[in-house]
Amino acid sequence: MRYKIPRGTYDILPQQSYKWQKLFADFRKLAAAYGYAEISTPMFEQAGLFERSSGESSDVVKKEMYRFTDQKGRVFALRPEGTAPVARAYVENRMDIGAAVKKLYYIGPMFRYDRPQAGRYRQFQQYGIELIGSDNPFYDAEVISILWFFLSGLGLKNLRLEINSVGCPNCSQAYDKALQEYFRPHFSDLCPDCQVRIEQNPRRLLDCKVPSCKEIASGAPVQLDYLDEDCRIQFAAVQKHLELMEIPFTINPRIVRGLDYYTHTAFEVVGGSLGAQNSLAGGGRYNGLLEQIGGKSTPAIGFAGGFERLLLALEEEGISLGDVPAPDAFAILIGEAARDAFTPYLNALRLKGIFVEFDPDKSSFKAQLKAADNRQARFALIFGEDELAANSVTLRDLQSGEQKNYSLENLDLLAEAIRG
RNA sequence: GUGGGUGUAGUUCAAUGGCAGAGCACCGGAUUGUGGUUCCGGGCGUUGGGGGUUCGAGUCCCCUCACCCACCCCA
Repeated sequence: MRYKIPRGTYDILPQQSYKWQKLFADFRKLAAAYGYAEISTPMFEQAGLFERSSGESSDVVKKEMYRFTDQKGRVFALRPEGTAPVARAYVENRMDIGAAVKKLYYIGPMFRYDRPQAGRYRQFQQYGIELIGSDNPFYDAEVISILWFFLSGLGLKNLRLEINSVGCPNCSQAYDKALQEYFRPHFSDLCPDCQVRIEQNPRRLLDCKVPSCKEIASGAPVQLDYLDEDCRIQFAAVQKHLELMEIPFTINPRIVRGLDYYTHTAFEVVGGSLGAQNSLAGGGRYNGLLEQIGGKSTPAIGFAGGFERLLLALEEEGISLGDVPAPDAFAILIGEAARDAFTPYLNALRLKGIFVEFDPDKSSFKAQLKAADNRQARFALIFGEDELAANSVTLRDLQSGEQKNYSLENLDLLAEAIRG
């Protein structure tokens, strides 16, 4: 019986892992510069947390959650998204005490039982930001800007930021009503899904891909026209701040985030040529969420992005994240006596932070030199009978072919030469 | 969950129902202390898995698994 990796998952092999490390590091660095600190929550939570926060009718809860029961019958779920756990941690750890605003970021795997496709996996890595404790539109723009600068900073050109406001519960109620009034006369022309949506979640009608529905929806009232005074002011302020930051955006009134907890600002960054799964990241304001899960009413905003799609987009645009690091030097040790004698120096160099490779499985000079070339080492460190007798080592530059002897008395000189 | 496509060596791909092959990569060697080029040598791989038809299946049929594309949805 050979075991196989679960569907929709993947191994990150050594040839790839440095790319992930690079992306993680870039994101952490940027987040830190904006004053955000990392938070890490469990990969599973009480299933109810997600059911309540995302909404019972959301696809995530209806069909995509990995639910399981533990030995005592408690019902848990592998986290399908990162915001609800962070909100839970905020409430549970009384993070509302002290500084008014908490700036948090996370990196970690999420899980959704969905049919895999390019850019869509059952376990996928997300990066995300959550800012809890303020509804100042300045922060909406700040959070969006972190996402924007992260992605554009990697060199991506083919990016589009789309923003919208879904308003507060007040204006979305008015809007839903307007939508229902608009669509009801067209009822018989709508697809079966939309006929249900019209009562349950009229805003989803705007998202329908069925051509006939699309055509009807094209004339539907626009949410932005139904914003109340406060929401309008808020949305205008977000735009102003984005303009001050010189971040290009377009207003897309059709952005309807999939999870129920969003209010006011909603946004999405889409990548150019990714095929159907082209959403690189999405987020928005969720002023109602914390209260919904048992905390005080607290405004918050955040986003989440997927690393897999980011990697796809980078590849698509031909952007390299660098190469697997090559050894600084490759030790070529000829004969057992030389090999034994050089072992302490091998360690000493490594402890100085120099990347020195050695292959004990190869014995002949030629094979070892070939290996050094193969690994693209900059230098070969040759140590055989002659060097053993002279208590020195031969440093060979593998590009120029130049060779020079270095005494083993003073390893610093050698180290310096290798470092260049 | 629905529809379609594809699965052969590490990889990219061949093989009218008739002996499973090639390029690249990889390993070894070309008188034993000088690599990259060149030359020589090295491949029985559960043809994704299981069943069926057939004298004979990588090839035809069924099931299954995985990936890809689209839908749904989203990261």
